[in-house]
Amino acid sequence: MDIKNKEITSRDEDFAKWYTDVCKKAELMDYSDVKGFIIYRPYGYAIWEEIQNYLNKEFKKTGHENVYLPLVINESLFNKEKEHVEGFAPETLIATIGGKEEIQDRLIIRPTSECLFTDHYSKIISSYRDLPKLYNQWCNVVRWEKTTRPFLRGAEFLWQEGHTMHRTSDEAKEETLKMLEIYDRMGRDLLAIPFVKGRKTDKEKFAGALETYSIEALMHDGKALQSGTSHYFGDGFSKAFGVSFLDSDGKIKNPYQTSWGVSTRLIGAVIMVHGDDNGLVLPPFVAPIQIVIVPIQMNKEGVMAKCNEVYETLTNAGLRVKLDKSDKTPGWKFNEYEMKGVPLRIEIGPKDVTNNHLVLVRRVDHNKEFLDINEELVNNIQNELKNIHQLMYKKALANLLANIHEIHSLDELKEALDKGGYAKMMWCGDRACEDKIKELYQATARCIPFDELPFDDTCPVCGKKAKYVVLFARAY
RNA sequence: CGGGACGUAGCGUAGCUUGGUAUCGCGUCAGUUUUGGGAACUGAAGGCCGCUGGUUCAAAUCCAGUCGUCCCGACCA
Repeated sequence: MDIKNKEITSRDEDFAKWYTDVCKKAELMDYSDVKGFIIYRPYGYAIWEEIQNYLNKEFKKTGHENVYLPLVINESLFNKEKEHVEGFAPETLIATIGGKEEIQDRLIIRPTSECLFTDHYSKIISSYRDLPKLYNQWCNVVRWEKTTRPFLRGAEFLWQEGHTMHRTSDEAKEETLKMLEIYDRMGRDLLAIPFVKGRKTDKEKFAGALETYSIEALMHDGKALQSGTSHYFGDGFSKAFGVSFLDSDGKIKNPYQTSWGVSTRLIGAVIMVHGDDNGLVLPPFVAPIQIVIVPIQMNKEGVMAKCNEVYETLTNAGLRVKLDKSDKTPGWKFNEYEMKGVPLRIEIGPKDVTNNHLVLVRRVDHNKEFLDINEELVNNIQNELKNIHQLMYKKALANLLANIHEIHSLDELKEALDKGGYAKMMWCGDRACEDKIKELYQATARCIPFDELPFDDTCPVCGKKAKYVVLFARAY
């Protein structure tokens, strides 16, 4: 059965082209008139909504509250934390005219909201009894990026940013890692993406943070994608913005702060981790449509009735189902929903009506089977979705593990990077060695992964004593 | 922001060298017949050729600028 999609460039031919083909043909997004600003079409936005649903539950379970802060920040407020400003200044969009008058204190369209949150916290925190403050907001942010790609890097993107304040540094550090853990679980349970968790090097840290942790994913083309970050700020912002509280010992102290976020970039990760030459392949639990029902010869006796019956049964069980009643041919529909990555397809035709069964086809591997239409149907389908999720996760994990190359010399480093994937190496900790790798091979330190044992004594770049295991990769 | 490629109907394209308002396929709409891997026939709609300006009697075509997309770098979630 040749099922090669005719409209999508193959991944091996041109991965970048394949990516944008999928984004557009699967109707996830469209370009707008302004560079870097995309239209999230319903099917793409629905994926984001599933991510939101998952995370909102997790955030609330862990005591976080959703809030909404303004889109704009006074430039004078923004300028209060020096490192932060220097980090973001090159990519801010600034509003300078209101109505017809020039704005004196110019308005920065938020690239992130640390300033606003911290400033707000300075007004509402005065006692240790006010702590911790665990806020999250879902919003858009704007960064004036020079090169943009759908979902991966836009001038505007959607995300959530958690901002929390804590009584002690230990508590704040714990929060930072706790949220990283939630992101990691989201990868495992929702997106079927295995992440590498780790700490960022100083060079790669967030502007103003003491520690940055990240989840890193490996794309099909061997490039890495930073998929989420969690930052520990210490009390730097607190001090700069005058946030203080009276502790139980009667002393005035500055609280310790964290922030953490994931963005619509995750949609890009899902596309590039799981997709194939026929288009998108969506993990069942983020898929806006989990099951599509394609009627065959729908005007034949009993076909539509059976389709409707199955549709009702599955929908009532809480599954996201689409019954495509359009008069397109079955073949067209097969291709269409494959391109859109719908995990399961049900075919029901006259023969199936006679036998009271249906044809079930998995997107991920085209595995085809017959299923009886009986009281076990919902269970069987739900199990199949779980199976698909496991299958996709295992596949992605195998690809990740197969592409972490332990290297011991610069030559091996180059070889590993050219092959694609992560080069795992020992590192002295000097910025100079990072810079050199960047210059020689266009690769950056993705993270210092957790729980790794040293396997060499020296840094392959400079030959000095090695301190850390670090992963280098070419990244998006 | 540096180097390169491109921009003609929703999508993919021909025409550009040698100026005379546009070709073809897919898709769209109406109707009929169809339907187990991208249906067939008949009829129809849809474009001031990315945008702005210049040259010219006349610009998709020549010139300049600008915007956008993609690729390779620098920067970043």
